Amino acid sequence: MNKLADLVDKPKNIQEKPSEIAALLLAWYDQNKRELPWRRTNDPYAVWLSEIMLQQTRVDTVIDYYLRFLERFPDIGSLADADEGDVLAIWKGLGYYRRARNLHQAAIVVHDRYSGNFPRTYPEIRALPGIGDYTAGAIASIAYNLPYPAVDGNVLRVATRLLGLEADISQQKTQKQIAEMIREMIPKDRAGEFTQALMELGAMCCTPNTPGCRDCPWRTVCTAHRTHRETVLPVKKKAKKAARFDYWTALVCNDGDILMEYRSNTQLLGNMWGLPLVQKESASSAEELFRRDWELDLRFIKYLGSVRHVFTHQVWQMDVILFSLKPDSEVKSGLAWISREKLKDLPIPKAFQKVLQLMI
DNA sequence: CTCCGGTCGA
DNA sequence: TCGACCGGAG
Repeated sequence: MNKLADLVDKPKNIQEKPSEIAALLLAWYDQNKRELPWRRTNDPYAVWLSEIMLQQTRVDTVIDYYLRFLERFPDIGSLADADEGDVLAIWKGLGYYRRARNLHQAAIVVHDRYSGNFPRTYPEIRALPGIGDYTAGAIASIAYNLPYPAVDGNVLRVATRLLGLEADISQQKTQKQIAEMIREMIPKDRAGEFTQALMELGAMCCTPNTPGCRDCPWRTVCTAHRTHRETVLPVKKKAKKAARFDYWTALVCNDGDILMEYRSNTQLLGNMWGLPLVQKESASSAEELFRRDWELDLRFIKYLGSVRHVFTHQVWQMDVILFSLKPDSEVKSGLAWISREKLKDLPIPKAFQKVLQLMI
């Protein structure tokens, strides 16, 4: 380990020197790791419990639950014998209660199929309920020192920064790529500590918004740091939240005919039939908007209700009003009176079917 | 209020 | 591949 001093001022390429880069991390971990209850043991049951609780949940929150759980259910046998209600009672307040149900179910599987001994191979561990790729890798490496990667959100962030990887981390392809890269870095004799060190680095140093690069063991080898991209990595497809649209929707009836719109092919649901819509504006009434946009002189009869329709990329909130119109009014092109019988023969998308339902 | 995140099932 | 599950943080 005398070599560590040499490494500090020399940029290393990750592909060339994965073991030296791993060594830098482990040396940092030895000095800086937090003392956490689940780090005092390699007992697979305790490691498993901690990893399940740590899914989607902060360390500070988990500590008390973890200790209480182990006190109440000190081993797999006691958990397998418990009533689900008692397991859920201990879990109360921690959230994601399916984790507790799966934990209980898995304990029963371990009890029945493995005579109460937690399985020792990755495929067997991975097959237990509630255990996905990440948790299986974490348990295999931490409890048994097996060289499997455990890639969670922390590790995705640390890895993309180290490599300067611009790929979208929400894609499975990217996650597999990173898992393979991590797998190659795992020191055979310290797999479990390497797993924990990576996550500790992500939690304590390589944080999302203001990473503490000055204190980072990888500051000399990190591509993102060298190129000042710490805060733009990782790249994640922005969960393009659907745009919201609030509409007034006119149901205008005349002798059993309904005023419909044939939608232009340039808009959403084009070349199909719908109802006249106007986008709400707080300064104007529905009547004013329909006069302005559709040249309709409508008279309010009744509010019929609200229809919500979700597309992949937009959400429509349609407040539906029943209107009357002077019997022999002209309607501009694009609008047409459609008899109720003909409605069922026309292409009318679901969003407007829901509106028409309000009339029945 | 919005955003975040492992696993699972649709 | 995407939403539901939940509570905490911003």
